[in-house]
Amino acid sequence: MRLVIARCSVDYVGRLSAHLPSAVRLLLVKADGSVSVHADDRAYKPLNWMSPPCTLRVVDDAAGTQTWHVVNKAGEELVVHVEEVLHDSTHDLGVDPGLVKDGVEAHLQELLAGQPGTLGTGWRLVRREYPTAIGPVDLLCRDGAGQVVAVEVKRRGEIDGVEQLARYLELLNRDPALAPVRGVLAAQEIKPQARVLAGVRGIDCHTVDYDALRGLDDGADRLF
Amino acid sequence: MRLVIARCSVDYVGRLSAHLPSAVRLLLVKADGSVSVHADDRAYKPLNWMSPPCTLRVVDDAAGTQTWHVVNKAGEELVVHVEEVLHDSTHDLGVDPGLVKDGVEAHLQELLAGQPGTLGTGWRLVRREYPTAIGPVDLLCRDGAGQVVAVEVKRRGEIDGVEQLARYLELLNRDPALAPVRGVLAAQEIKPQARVLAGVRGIDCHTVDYDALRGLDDGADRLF
DNA sequence: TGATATATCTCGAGT
DNA sequence: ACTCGAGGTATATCA
Repeated sequence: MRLVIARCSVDYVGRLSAHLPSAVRLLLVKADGSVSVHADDRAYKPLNWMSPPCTLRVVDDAAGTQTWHVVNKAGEELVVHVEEVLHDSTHDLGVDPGLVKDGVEAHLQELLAGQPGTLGTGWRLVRREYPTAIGPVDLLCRDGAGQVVAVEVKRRGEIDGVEQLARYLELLNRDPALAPVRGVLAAQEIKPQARVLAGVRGIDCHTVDYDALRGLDDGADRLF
Repeated sequence: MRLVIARCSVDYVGRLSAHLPSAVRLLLVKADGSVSVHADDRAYKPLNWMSPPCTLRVVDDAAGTQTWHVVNKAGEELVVHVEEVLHDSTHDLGVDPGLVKDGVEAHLQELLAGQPGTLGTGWRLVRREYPTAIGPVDLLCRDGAGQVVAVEVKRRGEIDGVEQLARYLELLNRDPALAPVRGVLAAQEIKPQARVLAGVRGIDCHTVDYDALRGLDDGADRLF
């Protein structure tokens, strides 16, 4: 990993065109070949960048300045005009062991599939990822009365999730073997707007306590 | 901007939980308060981070190591156990003049507004950003036969764009001065799923060549 | 390889 | 403060 602090101007031509006037910035060159140009704000997102795989070619200009040409296979190009170098250091980091995550939608779906009873008394799981023409329904269940229920699982329930579930229900209710099918949006947090739209569409909302669900699970530590 | 190369382990607890075992990484502390933990790969995305606004508190441990606690208002926390510092430098970058972009959706809409004939023979523009109760329609046109057409402009046509346009059409068709109104999704690229749903909703799809459109334009350089 | 859904999405504009 | 839409979204998964 190479860290360069330099006064530079930048041009990108590829999926769009972009230009950065001259200023002092961080140029971050990683071992995977990527180059990113950071200002002192915008959180972790660079002003401009080139993703790997790509190649960096450095051209020394007459005035003692440099121009970096970073290109990828698709013909996209990032050009950095380096006017003044204020810092330049290289560091050997080695291969990173990588990140372990817990609490994403896949885990929530997994836990609900194992504990359909938390959605309602007597609920049973018919299938996870039940296929339809426009995509898979997260969970297909039967409630205590034996009626089919399509469950859309989200970490955060928003308007898109309601629309998505409504489209599934439209299709599923055309199948006489399943109809009538009702819908449930299950999420850790459900936005007010999503609740309103769900009400209009006849969809029930169910908030889920991830930690409690995990506690009901077999108790094995899943992460550490 | 502060650049630290250090052997460290990291834990994040917030919207999800995540853990990074000990390894040498870049710790990037920006003037906006953000902290990001970078490995030597994964392009510009850090392994772990805390977005601003947040506060960094450094605690010196007994063994001569440090623990960084980064917290935000929502109670999310990033904890970095710094075991060994290999590099530590701070740089004053100043405020960045910012990025100039060209080729985004707004430009596509602008170009189509100037060349409605590319959507169909004899098409005329009625209005850009035609207002409705649920938001503005990108372009309202009349086709060669004088029928009103609502055009939704996207760089990439996906299922959301179709739904959005369908909602507009439902409203516009209630206005006897306009009805019957048909819909066109105009995009540089239209996903298969979006085409299917558009068919169901009676909406036409039209792919647009941005570069060709720009060539038809008056030829003035728009950016530099 | 292409299509689809997720993301600690991020970021900016508008209300 | 919140919502909504766009993004060079990027990234993982699945066909």
